Amino acid sequence: MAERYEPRQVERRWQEEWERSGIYRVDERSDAPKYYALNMFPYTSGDLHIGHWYHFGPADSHARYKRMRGYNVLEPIGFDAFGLPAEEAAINHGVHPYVWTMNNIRRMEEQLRTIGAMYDWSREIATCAPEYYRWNQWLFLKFFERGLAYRAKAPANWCPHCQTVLANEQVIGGRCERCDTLVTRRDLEQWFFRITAFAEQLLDDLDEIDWPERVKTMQRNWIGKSHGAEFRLKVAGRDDLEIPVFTTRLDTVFGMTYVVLAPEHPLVDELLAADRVSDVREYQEQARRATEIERLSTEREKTGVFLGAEAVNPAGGERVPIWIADYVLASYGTGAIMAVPAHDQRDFEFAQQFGLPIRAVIRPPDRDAGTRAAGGERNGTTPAERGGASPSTEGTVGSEGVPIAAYVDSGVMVNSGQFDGLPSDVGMERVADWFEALGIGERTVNYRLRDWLISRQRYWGTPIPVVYCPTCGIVPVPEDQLPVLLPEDAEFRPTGLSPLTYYEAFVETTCPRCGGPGRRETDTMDTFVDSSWYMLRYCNPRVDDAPFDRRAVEHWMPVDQYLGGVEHAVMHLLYARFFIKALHDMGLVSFKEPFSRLFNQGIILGPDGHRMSKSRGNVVNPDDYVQRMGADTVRCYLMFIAPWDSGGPWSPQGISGVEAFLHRVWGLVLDGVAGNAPNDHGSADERIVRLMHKMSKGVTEDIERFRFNTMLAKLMEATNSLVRLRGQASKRIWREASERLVLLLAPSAPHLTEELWHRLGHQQSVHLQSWPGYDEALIAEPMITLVIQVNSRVRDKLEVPADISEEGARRLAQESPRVQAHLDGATVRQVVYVPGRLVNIVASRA
RNA sequence: GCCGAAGUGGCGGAACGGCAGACGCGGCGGUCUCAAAAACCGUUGGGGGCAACCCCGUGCGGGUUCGAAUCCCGCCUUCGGCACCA
Repeated sequence: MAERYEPRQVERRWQEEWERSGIYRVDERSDAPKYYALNMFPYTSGDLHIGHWYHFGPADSHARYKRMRGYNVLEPIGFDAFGLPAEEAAINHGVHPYVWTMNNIRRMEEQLRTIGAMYDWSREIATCAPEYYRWNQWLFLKFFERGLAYRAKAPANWCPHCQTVLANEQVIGGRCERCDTLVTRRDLEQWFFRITAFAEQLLDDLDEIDWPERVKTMQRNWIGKSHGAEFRLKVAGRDDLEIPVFTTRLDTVFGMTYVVLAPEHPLVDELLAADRVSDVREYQEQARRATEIERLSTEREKTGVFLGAEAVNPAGGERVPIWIADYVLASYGTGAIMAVPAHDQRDFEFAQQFGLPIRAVIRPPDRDAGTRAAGGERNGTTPAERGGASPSTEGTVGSEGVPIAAYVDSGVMVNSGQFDGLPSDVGMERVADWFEALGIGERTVNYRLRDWLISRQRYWGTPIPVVYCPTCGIVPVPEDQLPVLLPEDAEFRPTGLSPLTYYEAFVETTCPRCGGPGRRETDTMDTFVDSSWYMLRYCNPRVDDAPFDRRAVEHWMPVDQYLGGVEHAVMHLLYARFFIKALHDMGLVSFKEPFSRLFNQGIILGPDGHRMSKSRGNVVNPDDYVQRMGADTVRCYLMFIAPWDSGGPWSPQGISGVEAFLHRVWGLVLDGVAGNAPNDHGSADERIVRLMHKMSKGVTEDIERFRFNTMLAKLMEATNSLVRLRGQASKRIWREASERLVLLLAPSAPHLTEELWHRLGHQQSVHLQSWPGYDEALIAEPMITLVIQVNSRVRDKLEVPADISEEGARRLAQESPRVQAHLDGATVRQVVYVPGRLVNIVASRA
């Protein structure tokens, strides 16, 4: 008997040995094809929790597999090191963010090493290092030069708790993504990145990348492209004014009965009638104060006020009142709409609320006329009938004959002058032609996507490299003066202004252009800027005259396999794509997409099936398990729980099965070698060879597709079979089988297999070996189980030669006594034969 | 409200339209032990039967098919995303 496997010593020893021999150091000069395996880098929270393990363990196994397949694999690691928690620690515990962050990094490095991953530590990065963030500043300047970074005053999402503005993407259902506080709005001068300039490309290029459909859909929805038209409304009695509006339903233009501007719309002041001033001002103030959640709630009754002016409908020449209402967003389209209450649910509700006229100009398509327009072209918002051809489109009318909903589907135009009788889709085009001919409007496209607000009123981030000069205005800091360093001894007070604001030595500077006194920008950048290009930095993190080494980047990029959680589906992944497109435009990179292939792991739940949280008390500490059972056991168990992309609950008992499995492999490989070989081992050898090739095939297919759970099941199954065949095989075959098992398990249990590999007598690391192939011909079983059914119910199973003929199979089936018993006088109507699988005899009485 | 994914033993989960429940946990019985743990062997969807065997069973209701967990239609539930984007 070999001694029991002691993971604690073995794992530590091999981790040190791998470090010493540098087998994971990556060299671009290799002849092997490159493979960039990237994991979303961790935030420096200070503790590597089980969720991190769930991400990094299986991800590393996949990278290791690729390496054994002959790829030159780059699997880097680093830290997303700027962000609010560091500052909170400063405010609450008086620890400087830098100290807090660096301590956390040190601790996490230690914990990460216990995973036993093949990270190339020589490429480690931390985004809070000046050597890193100076390049955020450099990139900002490049963006600024090209008009991709700009400063503007806009109503911004403000989190009262975090005391900072947030990007649109960071507001989830009207609440702060980080702390769940209700977000309010503030008008502030802020810096933006012009991501909208790439909306079309960001949308189109999704077709080029191998990402989960789910994520692509989320991005498509986020970008929210819609086709329509913009046209200008004349204001009655004001030849100097025009109101541009955007619509996707030009076919309903004859149904416009009023116009609505967003409360913040710049034309409000111009249009405001003297006797309406107080009402309108009050409403604007109220709208400004409303939280996002209040404003966005569709449940809420519509509010608004009349401006005291009228617009002219270019379609009918009719005068319609102009209102302001907060259901119209200043930031979408033109911030103003033509309201068609008969055919838009929101306008309908508003019209009901304020007694405005409702005029139907679209009739549901006539089912008999054969002009079935496609129903539900836009995302219908009506609670009434979906589908224009349904019999009860009159469902838009309540029992008393009072309309209860707008008819929002397409149909046939009515009450629309020369356009009467046209189906919606044709009508839209005709009206667009007409407006274009009149010169009052044109076809346009609008996006839901907003520009990326990157200013943050915080300390622990990258200073925005700009100086405000009383004479020169906004002056970018010249490249050769970068980095603009964060002062080390700032004060941390939660005031809503960046701590940098109070730091005179930082703020007061000279204008780089005129040399006069200037003031530095005190806002810092959103930390998503850091993670938008870190994959480029990894390619050569020591380069000090550019953000990235172009030659190294052209070698490694794009990332072949990106792994991480689905929570970054829109934010990080969209921003990173935007960065690459911007860099591509500048000629700095040759590719257009950063991540060729994406896969999202699921989340690991507590033993109670709920999300782990301190308040629930269901948090699993990986370090405890690593201490007791070893990293390999933890890694394998995490892979075994469930399909990787679905995640699932951690089971304290469940892990023992995996632990036992690894110990079984240990005993099998070490004791089995010495097993005696009796004279007649031919049939055992044959079975083992078949078993091994079958296992290789299954394991290869599974690991390729991240099906780690079934991969391990197959390894367990094969191990169990080998245990049963122990001592029956020839020495040569047994050794081959042992080695193959070790190799196939190597990516999943890197320490155990390394130890076994060496004990089997090898000098070189198991992780430098090739992935074992398999021979399809050797997998074929000589005998198969033929299932015999009568009327689709299994009645017998026969062991037959695999190459049995159809006639042979049919005959055997019919001859089976069990089958005979079930046929018993019935007439055979049909016999279905599935080669190598089953015979189904269909029979009936009379 | 809209879009998407998923519902399978006591539990986690397997199953190219062809033996439902692989693999593992847990349970039960046994070997070893003074005993326990560990390890090992057997068994384990439900019901009926002494047995050979038989019946039922993949959220619910229909359909297609010789055959459906798998495909189609309609519900229900859960989870994710979006939610006044004109």
